[in-house]
Amino acid sequence: MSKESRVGIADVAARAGVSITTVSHVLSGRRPVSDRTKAKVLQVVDDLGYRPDPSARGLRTGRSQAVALVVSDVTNPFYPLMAAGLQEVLQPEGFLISVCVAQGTTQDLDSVVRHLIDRRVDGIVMAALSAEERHFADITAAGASLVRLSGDLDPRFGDIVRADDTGGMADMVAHLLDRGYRRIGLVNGDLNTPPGRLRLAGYRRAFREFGLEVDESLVTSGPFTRSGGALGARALLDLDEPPRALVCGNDLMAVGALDAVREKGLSVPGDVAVTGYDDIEASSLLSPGLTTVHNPAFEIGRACARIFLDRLAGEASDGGVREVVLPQKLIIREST
Amino acid sequence: MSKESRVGIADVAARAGVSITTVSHVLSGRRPVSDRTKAKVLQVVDDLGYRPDPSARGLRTGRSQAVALVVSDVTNPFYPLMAAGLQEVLQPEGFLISVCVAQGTTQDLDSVVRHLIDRRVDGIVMAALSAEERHFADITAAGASLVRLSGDLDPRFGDIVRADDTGGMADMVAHLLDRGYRRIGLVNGDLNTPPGRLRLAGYRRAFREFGLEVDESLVTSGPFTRSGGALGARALLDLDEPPRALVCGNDLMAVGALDAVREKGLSVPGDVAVTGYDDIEASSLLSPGLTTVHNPAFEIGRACARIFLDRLAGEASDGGVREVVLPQKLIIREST
DNA sequence: CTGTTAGCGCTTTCAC
DNA sequence: GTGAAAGCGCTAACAG
Repeated sequence: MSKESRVGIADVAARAGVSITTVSHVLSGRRPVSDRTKAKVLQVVDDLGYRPDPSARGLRTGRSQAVALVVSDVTNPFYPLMAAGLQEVLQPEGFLISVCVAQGTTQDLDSVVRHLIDRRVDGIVMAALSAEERHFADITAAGASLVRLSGDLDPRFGDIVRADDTGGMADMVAHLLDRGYRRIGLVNGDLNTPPGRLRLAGYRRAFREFGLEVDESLVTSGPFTRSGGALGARALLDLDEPPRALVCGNDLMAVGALDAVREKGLSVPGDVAVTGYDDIEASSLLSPGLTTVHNPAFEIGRACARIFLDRLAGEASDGGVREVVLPQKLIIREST
Repeated sequence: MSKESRVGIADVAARAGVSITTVSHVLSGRRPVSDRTKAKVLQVVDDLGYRPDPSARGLRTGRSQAVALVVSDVTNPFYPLMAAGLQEVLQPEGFLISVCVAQGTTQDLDSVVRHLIDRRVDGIVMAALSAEERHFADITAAGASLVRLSGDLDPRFGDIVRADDTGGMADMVAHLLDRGYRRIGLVNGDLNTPPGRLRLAGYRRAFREFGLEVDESLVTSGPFTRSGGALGARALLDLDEPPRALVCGNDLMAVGALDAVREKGLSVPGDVAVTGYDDIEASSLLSPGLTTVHNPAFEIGRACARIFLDRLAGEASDGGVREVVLPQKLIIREST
């Protein structure tokens, strides 16, 4: 049923009439090989269906040809998409992509990170909220490449790939300003988080670019949850002169805002426009469909992958770290 | 910054004053070791923080201590949850869990499966829709354990872990019958798929258990999509004597059914009750919240994990294959 | 441009 | 109950 045993590099060498070394170098390209020999070897590799054993290679090189994506929130559909982006780029290069879940506590994350380091993964995308500096330091100290999805650039803590939250939110608010809205409330999430801060900055930026002042009484913030959104929205709708549009920190908050609007007997977008952020699946399933900003999860995954490839190629590269910022896309549906 | 080199089995052996062999056996338990020696070794292992190198072990044993979950639809939140279940059980045992995406074509799946086999993963949970018998056969032939999430039991194709779709749907319909509904329409998905068939069977079973006849004119089926649901719902609502409840094949179809009900100017659940299936995130975010059936994704993951553990322990176990069927849970919200 | 050879860190006969 | 030693399949000095 299966092949007799398994074809190894020695089989290829024998059949191609060259040494094992040569086969190895044809495959790795780490030293020049005559075109004729190279062609012959590749031919045999193909005929025999030879694929190098990752364990053996790993044992020799100390690398595993594997990268991991560490997440804390399994239910966030952002991550699977990102994993798909990683895989699209990395799998053809022979990498295995693992998605590791570190729910809740920092201890979980400790053990996940340790496990990954023990396995000598070549790269880690750290997307777990509970990640701390010591995790970053451990990872880079172990020689693995690290990519984070937010935070400040620090040479000890690897590269960063993130979406342009500020730009995305600015686009959203500009979209409303374009449509003539002026009293635009911000139902923002937690300002202690990077997204909270960056999205607020985008809100301000849009007004500035339109030469308008921000009415600070229309700016609220709270937890990034449905009830957080309802709370913020209620506060704004109860004002003497309520806003005509509610820009929310994320889609969940927008759902809460919709709840609040409905409570007041108002209609969307007739009486008040509502916008979300993230473009979770539900945002297209609600009625009215939620105008929101799409986070380019897939593209972020690909960008992370490319960073890994660069890092692994240019061994011991420059000490510098990079930040890649990807644009976000406005998705206009019926809620505005 | 990092430890000097890395602690290997030889370091442990030296410090414990025993041979490498003994350390290995203490760790694997594959041959008796005196309690005294064992304690000493374990002590040193702990002191030194020794963790065996997976590559070296893999090279020797031909196993990788890794299992993979292969999916085709990245956006389905079911899979990440399942992955979390797998990981909860397998990570403490030292396994790495990889989630592999095989979007679309069968060729993608071919290459993913080949990659996984090349890497000698110990087990694969095949959740990709495009999977065919040849993939199953390749996997088992390569010596990896296979778990599928649906289909018929076949000794060549590994074990099956699945949710009890029939029971779940029967519970759902019984819930409506309990509430006095009698004209209950079924807006089912594709009958060429296992879920389509099983859920239809559940619908019938509930009526049978209540001693009632199924009105075949109230049974429709179509694609498992929002528009499929709208189509089926419209057809039923246009009947001379329309049903008072619409039981849908999945949550997406239920969203379509809600669209259709709204079009007709009817209210939910006042005029007509609507139910979904799967409990996707959106079902709690809609208004009214969707009554649905929750698929125990996490538990399914754990069940798969346990199967792997069994298979890997009892080497060359009985030729028999197992089917594990897990109960589903009715989630009652506002739509009924 | 090509080949010989010494291990990478572990498991597992085989021997005591 | 314990050890010595032979590799697993590959890469990378080191030599031509």
